[in-house]
Amino acid sequence: MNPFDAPHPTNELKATAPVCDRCGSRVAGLCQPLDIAALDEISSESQQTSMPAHSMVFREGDPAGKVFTLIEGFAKLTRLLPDGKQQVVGFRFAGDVIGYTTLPSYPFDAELLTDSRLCRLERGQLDGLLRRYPKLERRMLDLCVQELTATQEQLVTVGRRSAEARVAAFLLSLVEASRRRGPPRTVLEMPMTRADIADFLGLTLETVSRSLTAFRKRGWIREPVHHRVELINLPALSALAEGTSDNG
Amino acid sequence: MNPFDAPHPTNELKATAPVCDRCGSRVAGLCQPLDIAALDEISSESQQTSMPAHSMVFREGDPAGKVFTLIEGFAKLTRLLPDGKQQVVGFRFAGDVIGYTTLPSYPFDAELLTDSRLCRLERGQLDGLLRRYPKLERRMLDLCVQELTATQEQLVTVGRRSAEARVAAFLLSLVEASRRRGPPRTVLEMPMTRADIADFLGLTLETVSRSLTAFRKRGWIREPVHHRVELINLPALSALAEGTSDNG
DNA sequence: AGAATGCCTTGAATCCGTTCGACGCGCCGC
DNA sequence: GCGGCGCGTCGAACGGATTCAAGGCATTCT
Repeated sequence: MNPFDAPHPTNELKATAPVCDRCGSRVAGLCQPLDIAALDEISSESQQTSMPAHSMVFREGDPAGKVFTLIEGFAKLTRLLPDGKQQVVGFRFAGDVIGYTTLPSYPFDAELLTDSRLCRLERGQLDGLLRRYPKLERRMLDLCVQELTATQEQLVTVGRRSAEARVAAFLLSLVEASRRRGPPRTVLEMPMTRADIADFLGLTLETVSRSLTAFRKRGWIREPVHHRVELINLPALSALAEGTSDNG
Repeated sequence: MNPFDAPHPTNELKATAPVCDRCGSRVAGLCQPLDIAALDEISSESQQTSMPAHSMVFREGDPAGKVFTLIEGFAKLTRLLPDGKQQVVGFRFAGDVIGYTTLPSYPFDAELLTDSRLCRLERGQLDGLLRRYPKLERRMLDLCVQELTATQEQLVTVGRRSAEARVAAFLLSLVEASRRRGPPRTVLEMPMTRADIADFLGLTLETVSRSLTAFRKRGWIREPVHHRVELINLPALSALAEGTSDNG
């Protein structure tokens, strides 16, 4: 039914919603509280698609008719200002829901940063599922509250912290996001460009670049390869992000 | 049962949830989709209280055991940084819900800006109501999505707009909030201090003061009395907030 | 009434982040 | 191999917002 659910020739689990078996959404996302029966139903109503980097999942103002879960990959959510500047309102990682809103149209663009796999569901179908599985609606609300709290946190970062403190906070949020998805790692995927990070933090890309260079020179981080960071001195980054200038 | 529901000696409606009859929550808030029976139940489980200006409804970190609806008055929600600076993450107006979260503790302070009246409900009671009235849970989700969208909007304002554009956007958001509560007015309540506004917009109180003075000198606004603004030239304010520097 | 306090306004100097310009590097297509 | 392009880095100059400081105006307290 779909090209992704059987990478191993000997997949013995295909009787129980095989599509969902290794989806991040079961760990941290929408589908976490569902039993096998519900997963079966969801997987039969949803469609998996795969899209290349830089493609738009949807645009601000499009009728909000579909809901997505990011199975694999990275995405950014952006709002455009009339003068052309953009604000990144959030990044999304494997397992995260993208595009759920009660509004008639999406309030932001969603663009993939990497080649990705998505689980797509019609809004009407999701609403039906929400009605049939109260746990799902509750989960939806939980995720919304989580996201709201994260956005308020971001508001604090953008509103009150210095440039370097913002970049440090961003790196720490990457750690947090990675922890949500699996065991803690010191080397993290960071597929966003300096410009993306700048648009997230309310800075220019030059300032982001300078901050990261400064961290590198202080030995706090390393960038072994493009789009990957190693956080060496987490306490220092935390202290900087918190505004606690006295080093510990 | 409570001192507020019968200001007129001749109240003939007291048989049908009299407490809720004139509450803003029925117009724009949580209780909007409820019928008389549900309102009766809610009003019997909730308690009305009245609190003076500058009192704290709850503090960041307090166990999130209660949910409030602001019946009358104004409140600000703030997060504190380790270095003492504060970020106002939002203002709340009559009819708005305050303090609903699925987290174990409140993620921000809630402080009243004016003498206010509040409707208080135990979190457990609300959860019970949510189970009995699916419409209510749906409404909760709607409100959360609305708030998330507003917070993202605020992120754009703080992240990408100039000081004067932020202040203009703030004034326009006051108009929006007042429109939610009733017929459009040109003279608006603005009970927050310059410092509050600054902490909301990621500016200093001096910059806010200078911006408002500039607007006044251009004839765009008037401040007939303390804590009240009249918006005279809405198009100019909108243009400035949008970053459209070419005046129309 | 007079003093004290909180909030707002205004000015001058400073500073942090931006702007503008240039260059290096890796990747891709030709 | 070469040129073009996207992305990242770096330096110098600029500018908008902050910081620091002073003073005004209400309201409250004594």
